[in-house]
Amino acid sequence: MTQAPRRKRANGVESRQRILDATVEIAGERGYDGTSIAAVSAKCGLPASSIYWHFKDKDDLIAAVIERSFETWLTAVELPGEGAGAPLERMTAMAANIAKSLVDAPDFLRLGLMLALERRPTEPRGRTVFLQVRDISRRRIAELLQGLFPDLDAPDLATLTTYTVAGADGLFVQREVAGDDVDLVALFEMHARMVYEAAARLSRAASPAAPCGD
Amino acid sequence: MTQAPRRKRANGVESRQRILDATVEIAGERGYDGTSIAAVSAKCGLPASSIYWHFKDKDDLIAAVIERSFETWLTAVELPGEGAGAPLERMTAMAANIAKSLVDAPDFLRLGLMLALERRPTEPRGRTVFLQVRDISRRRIAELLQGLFPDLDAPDLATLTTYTVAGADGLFVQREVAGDDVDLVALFEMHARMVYEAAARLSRAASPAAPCGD
Amino acid sequence: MTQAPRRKRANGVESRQRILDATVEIAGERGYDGTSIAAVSAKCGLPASSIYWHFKDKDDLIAAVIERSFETWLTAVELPGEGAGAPLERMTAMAANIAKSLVDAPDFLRLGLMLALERRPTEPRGRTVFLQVRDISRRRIAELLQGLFPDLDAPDLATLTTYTVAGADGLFVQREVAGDDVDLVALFEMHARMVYEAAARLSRAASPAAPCGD
Amino acid sequence: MTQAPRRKRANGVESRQRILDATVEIAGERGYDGTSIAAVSAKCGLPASSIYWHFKDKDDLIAAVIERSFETWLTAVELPGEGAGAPLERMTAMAANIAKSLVDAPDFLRLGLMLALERRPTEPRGRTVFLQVRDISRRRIAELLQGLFPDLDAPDLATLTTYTVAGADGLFVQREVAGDDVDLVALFEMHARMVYEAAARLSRAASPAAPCGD
DNA sequence: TATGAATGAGACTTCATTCAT
DNA sequence: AATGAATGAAGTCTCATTCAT
Repeated sequence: MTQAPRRKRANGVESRQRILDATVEIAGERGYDGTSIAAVSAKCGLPASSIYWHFKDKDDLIAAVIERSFETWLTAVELPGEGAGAPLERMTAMAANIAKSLVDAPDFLRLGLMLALERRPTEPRGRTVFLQVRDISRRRIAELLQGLFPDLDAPDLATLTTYTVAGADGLFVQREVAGDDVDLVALFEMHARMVYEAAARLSRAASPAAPCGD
Repeated sequence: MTQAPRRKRANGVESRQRILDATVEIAGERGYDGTSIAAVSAKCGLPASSIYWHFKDKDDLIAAVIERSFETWLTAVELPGEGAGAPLERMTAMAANIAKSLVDAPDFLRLGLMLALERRPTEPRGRTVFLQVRDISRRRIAELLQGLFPDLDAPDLATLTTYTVAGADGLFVQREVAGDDVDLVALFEMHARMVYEAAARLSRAASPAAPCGD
Repeated sequence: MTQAPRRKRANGVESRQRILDATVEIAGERGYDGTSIAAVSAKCGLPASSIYWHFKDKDDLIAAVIERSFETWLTAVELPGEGAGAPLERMTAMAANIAKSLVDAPDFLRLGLMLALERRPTEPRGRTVFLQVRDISRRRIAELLQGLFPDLDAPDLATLTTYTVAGADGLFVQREVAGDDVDLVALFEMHARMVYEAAARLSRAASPAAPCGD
Repeated sequence: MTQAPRRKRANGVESRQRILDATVEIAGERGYDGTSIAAVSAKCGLPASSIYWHFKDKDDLIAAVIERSFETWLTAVELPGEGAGAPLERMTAMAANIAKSLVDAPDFLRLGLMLALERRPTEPRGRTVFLQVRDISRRRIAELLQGLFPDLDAPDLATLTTYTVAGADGLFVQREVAGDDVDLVALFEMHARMVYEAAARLSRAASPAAPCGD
């Protein structure tokens, strides 16, 4: 603090961040194979060999990117208090929140989906990591649904969770393809409502009584 | 067996097919950058230089793959008579049909989605082609919905179509990730039902009357 | 004549010309290695394999180009009666004539010089041919000089001939490099005058007498 | 012998030189297209990929060769004091000097002329560089002539300079083609004399007086 | 007389990675 | 904590040429 550190003095943490920043951007745009160490090096300004000082290999780098992106994304999503309001309102609010975070930082999910779709003989660790963190999200959604609709039986809950996640993924793709024409927030809210109705219906079926209307 | 083909009898059409066959498989598993001409050459048995006789370059090859795959997929999907039955039944039947075709030949959509997600400076022609043929599908879905629910206004129709396509994409991804655990046919049918109900609801809102129940 | 030959009916002679035309142009611009059979094929519209029907191989093709170009160039140059007028006028007239032909069809000499400058282990036949036809020109110049200055002794004649040819080559290069700014005709005329004066001087030295001035 | 260098001690500067050395030799013999990176790699002992560490691409490599060769050549030519002696003697001395340097290191001019003669759609940077450095030489000749013949008017000076350079190029080509039979030094001296006489004549014409004789 | 298709060699270039400093 | 230099493998694509029709 007293000695105003000579900028550019070797700073491991900052270099690591710069590398990761460059990598999300490139990998988020071009996928695993499309991401070359040389391109990352060019974008972050550090020589390729420095990247290997921070990361074991390309696989490791991509995996680290997925990890860090997920954490960033998670904190962006979880800020708002989850507990308040009526069920439907809570669900649409959360959906809107997630939609916003995806619009702001689409690289994470874009890269993740690209990795997820690939089917190569030796699976990149980044893919594994993505599928793991994605499973965390999935579990959280399942818990939420179960909290709101305690009567749902296990298979229905699983199906509904799958459907929820699928809708999110699909709508995200839609926006990536069609661009800003697509109002992701509105679509996510609609998706939340549809899931809500389906859950209510299934719930009703499981525990009888309750007339029409919602 | 009778004809013992004098090895290497030039046959352009068949070679072209063999190249395309090899390419769908590889590109469907590894995406654009992951598809090396050498790998295609190894899989189809023709030397790399022969591939360049049939296709201008890699871009051209991938684009051709998308084109042919779409046509194949389309004929596989469209066979069943579209006209019969009650609206809901027709929709679920179609959904099931599409789901089946995707389970049988997932390469087309997998590759297409990978291409669609990429955002590289110079867009591969394959991506453009995929987005075009995808738009054809989209229009067909819109027409179907409009046929079944003539009261839907334009914005609702557009939103619903987007939602329908998104659900299909998302569920497909889900299955790609989770494997055979996911019953794609059942999920597509469920999706069809949910879209149906939403369409009915929106339709009812547009032209009043009609009580609860379906 | 009666039967207006269906254009495009297989015509060996014409095809050969088309191939040669395409080749002069390309080889004149890019040299031996820079001339690919594919490029020639593209420019003349015939498939590569057809080129091999007319010419044994690339070497043969280039050599044929040199041969034909030289003949064309020679007839263009030799038309005017060589015999008329005073010595100096005859020389400048010829020089101007040659300059004009080089401006009109520079491909021959450009390609020839490129070939001549190369020094590859296995010399292209085109180079040999060029050096041969070039020697014909050289001999003709020597004869001309000897005709005009019979007193020149053999070594002087050789040197003067070399100098004459060198000047022509060099001025041609100059024009190729600087473009139309260079008035090749004027420079060739000047070159002719300088050679003339030098020849006169050397001639005078060999056989004494003859006052100052020309 | 004492230091037995632990093979493969990274040394950028020396490697760069080795690559350039190999390239002049090959490119000077076979031109731009005839120079393959593989051949350079074989001649200099470094793998092809290492060449790309030092040079962006083939174009860059050839351009660097031209630059370095010109500098080398320039220092070889300029050593002798330019100022001494009578005009004609100074000119012939310089000419002889240049001739000697060209006999010793013909690669530079040979490659340069090959590049200069080519006319490809996208001009190699090496060609541009050659034409630039060549223009420096041209200017120097013009200055020399003007210094010796201050009465020459601008157009005459330009023409004479062009003629001087052209003669040098042409004689060089002559020697390249005919081999050691051609005494380049003698021819260059003769060229210098002829240019001198022409300059004197033109100079005399510009500022009258002075009888016949030389 | 011509050509569609094929082919191995080799072109240029980029890749991921390592190593000595 | 970092980097200049090197490297073998692999990338895309073009080469000259052949062959069956």
